[in-house]
Amino acid sequence: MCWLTVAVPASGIGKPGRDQRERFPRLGRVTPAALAELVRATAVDVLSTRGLDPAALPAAVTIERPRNPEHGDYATNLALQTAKKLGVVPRELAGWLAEALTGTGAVASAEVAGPGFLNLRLAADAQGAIVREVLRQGRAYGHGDQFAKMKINLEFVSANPTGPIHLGGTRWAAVGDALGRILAANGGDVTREYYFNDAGAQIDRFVRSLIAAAKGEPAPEDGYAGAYIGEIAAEVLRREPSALSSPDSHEIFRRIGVGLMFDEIKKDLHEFGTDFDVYFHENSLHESGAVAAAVDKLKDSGALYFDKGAWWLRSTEFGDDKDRVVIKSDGDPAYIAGDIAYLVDKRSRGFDLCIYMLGADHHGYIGRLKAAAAALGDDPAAVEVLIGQMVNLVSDGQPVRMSKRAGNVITMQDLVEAVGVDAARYAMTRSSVDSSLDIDLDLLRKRSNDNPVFYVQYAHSRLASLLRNAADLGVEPGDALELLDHDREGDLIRTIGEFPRVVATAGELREPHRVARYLEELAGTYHRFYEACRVLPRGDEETTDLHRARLQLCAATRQVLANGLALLGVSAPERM
RNA sequence: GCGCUCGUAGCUCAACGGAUAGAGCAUCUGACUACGGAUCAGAAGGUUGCAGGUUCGAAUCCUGCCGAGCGCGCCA
Repeated sequence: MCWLTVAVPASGIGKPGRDQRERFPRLGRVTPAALAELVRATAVDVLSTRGLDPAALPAAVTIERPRNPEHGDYATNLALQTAKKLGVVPRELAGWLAEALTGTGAVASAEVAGPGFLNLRLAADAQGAIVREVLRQGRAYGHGDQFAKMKINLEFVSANPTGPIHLGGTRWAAVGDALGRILAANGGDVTREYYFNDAGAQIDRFVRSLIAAAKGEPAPEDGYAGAYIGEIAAEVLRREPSALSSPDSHEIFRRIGVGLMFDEIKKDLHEFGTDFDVYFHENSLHESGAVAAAVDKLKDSGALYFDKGAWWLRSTEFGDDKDRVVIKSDGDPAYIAGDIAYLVDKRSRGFDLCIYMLGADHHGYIGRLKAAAAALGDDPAAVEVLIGQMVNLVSDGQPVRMSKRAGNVITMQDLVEAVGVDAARYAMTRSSVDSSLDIDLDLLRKRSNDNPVFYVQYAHSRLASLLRNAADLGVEPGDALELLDHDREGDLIRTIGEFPRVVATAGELREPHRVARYLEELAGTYHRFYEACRVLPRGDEETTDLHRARLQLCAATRQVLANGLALLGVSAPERM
């Protein structure tokens, strides 16, 4: 099902009617957005003429691509949405609109259907404009400006530096990176950020685990036991042979060991195609005094109170379900203290919107972070927390329990080795983060064709091949797009026409999976077109304008597939 | 007990409140001496967990129940 919604600013409505032929000439741009504008302008005109209030119209006119081809090229439910407010019968209102729209601009026919849907059909020549638009804009096709001038901080992964990135972190690496690309494509000034929790007790556990491994002892009770611990411990000893005997033993292992772990994580992420603009170290907030400063500010404002030896944040006053300890009774800052200072830091760097992508096991943070923002006198709306559900490892249909301590964790590296970066990223980004995700490594390893990424990539490489063949034959793309009146051609044109709205919606709802699903649909639409419509002249057949027009459509399709895959950080291969 | 998320085809998952709930995989039947068969056409497969409610219209929104995952620390 395809759809799009276009909001038309009130100032842009103007006086419709008479001017429509000039504003939407027969060969004008009949992109879906333009069509929505036309419908809205026409509706305003119709209502005014009949003495009805145009204010009853929704701010956004929805134009859908009906699933059923009998329902036209496009359809709108405008009459259904508006009729009640106006006190008229939906079908009657739809009839007025149909009458006004028919023959206007590029609308070849408009008919009322069902309870009051308006089904529209466009002239083939008008739709060709979409193809030209794609080729004109090239790599920028699909980009929008809804986040223009907005500085967005996107924090994701932020896995503890006590071990390699596991499956859960891999999901955020893929989804977060794709979201970053999508927000940027919508005009956002995006900074990707990774927060290293390198302060506190867990680092101590990590370091003690390293030291135990270096001594050949078993991991501490509360430590980490993966093979990587032994490897890092060995590397520390190689760089600093006296590490174990030194009085600064713990500090040496911490400094070198944590550094090695950071490097490993960054390397894995880089190879996964996810690079961050900022790797932020929690430790720096403590060392710089930022934490102390933030706490003082909260004390001054009365947002903190002292009880039972600790300092508490009145977070319940800001919607949290309980107050939180910020400074523990032993004088050490609690974890949230770092978060508060970090938020202050982000905002001081000028970010209008701070997005946090967190796993479901951290969903309790939403209230805390928002409360922290409010307590700081900041706008909680500047803090947006996206919660993603967990990734489960499945084997033979049975869930496998992963435990970092036991060391049987499946890492990002394991997944990439099994299926490759493209398949791994795609598997992670094609489903909504609201659903938990099951990964069956054996299944992926055995039949990697299960992954629809190959379906999409195949469509792209098939197109690339076609374009190569065309070049060899000396066939040039041509502009006689009005010749593209085959059903499969129309389907393909309309599908590539939807791409900008898909990108906009994916950004608006922070849902990268919409791009992936769209690409699967586009690939399928292309394959069906290809099956039905011969593109290149065969044998010694003469090259016609139809061949050239189809080639142009193919070039546009390839562009859209490439643009979409780029938003997901998945390669668009020329050959497979 | 409270909170968040989910429950859709055999499996993995889609579906801004719209028309006959869709893909892929798996199963079955077909299609090139032609542009890449990693493709296409077709079949089969559903009480969208259950029960109410709102609406012209509900997988979607509301209420209750059932089931699953995850939270509910002066851990990080």
